[in-house]
Amino acid sequence: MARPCSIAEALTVIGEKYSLLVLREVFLGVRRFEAMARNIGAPRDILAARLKRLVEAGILEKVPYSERPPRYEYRPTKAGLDLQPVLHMLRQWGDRHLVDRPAMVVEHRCGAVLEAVVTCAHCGEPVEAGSCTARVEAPGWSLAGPTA
Amino acid sequence: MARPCSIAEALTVIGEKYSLLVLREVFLGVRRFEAMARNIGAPRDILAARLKRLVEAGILEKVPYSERPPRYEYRPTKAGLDLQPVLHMLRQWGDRHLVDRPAMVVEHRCGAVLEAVVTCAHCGEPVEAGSCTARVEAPGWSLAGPTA
DNA sequence: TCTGTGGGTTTGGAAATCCAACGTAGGCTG
DNA sequence: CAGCCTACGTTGGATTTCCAAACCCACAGA
Repeated sequence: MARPCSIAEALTVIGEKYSLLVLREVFLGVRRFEAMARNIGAPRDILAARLKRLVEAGILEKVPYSERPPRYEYRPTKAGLDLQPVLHMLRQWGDRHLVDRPAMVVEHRCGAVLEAVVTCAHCGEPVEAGSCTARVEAPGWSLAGPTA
Repeated sequence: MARPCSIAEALTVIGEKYSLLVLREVFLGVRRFEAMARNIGAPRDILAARLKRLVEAGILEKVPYSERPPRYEYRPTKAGLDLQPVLHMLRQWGDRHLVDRPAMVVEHRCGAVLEAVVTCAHCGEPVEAGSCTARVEAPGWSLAGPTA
């Protein structure tokens, strides 16, 4: 990892194939192995490996729902729930740029179809391209705007 | 792809190893092959493949900056810029849950260190865990809240 | 006893990734 | 002009990851 960066760190945990789809299923309420395997279409060994990794990383936790035979379901931890915004933005990007008609509609509790916008918690304004500056230790990378 | 879903679609385009790090570099203003290879630490052949894919997908575009020898830089298109929110949320998640001290600080133009929040464009409220409902064609998956 | 379900692990082959070395095309230094 | 450097890839071969199918175990119901 050349540039030290928490995006790179994050991707070592959730960047492997299917990891984010596991999270998608968990957020949709699907928390058991068989159902995930079906809905994701992932090979079972890979799914097992991803679940193990996500549990180790503290993103999911294994909660027993049957004693005998021992059966577990996977629930998001606080850290896991904090990944929902990432999936929201990713889904929205896919809806806008990749598919004709979204296969899934997300509705906010206000009643509207969710149009998610990233805003700055400090000033409340939308975070647009070119409105941020990154300091990498030493100064002065500006995050790309349209023609930068 | 079992469940039709634009998250899955999106991941076929930007889900491969290094793709999002390429985007990170592009947003930081690094747009040439050599510099990307250094900063990302990716094998050169893989980097070439990722750039090709991102250009084909309309996320980056190749712009010549030298005639002879022919040299190109990679710039984000509109679709590419629309991925910035995903990276913002991902970086922030990594900062919060993975690293001790962020290696990079992003400042919003309002002057504050960026604390990004996903909000609903319709009502302006933050989109919290459990505040959305997903309809998948047929009704009724509720997106996970803490104990759901 | 036989069949079915849930939750995996094992196995052998296909595909993707990694790394170092090479090629090419021009520029810079002396 | 020789010799070295930068930029941008491509190639070959070793390694890792992925995948589908089969297998395994524990139980439940008929």
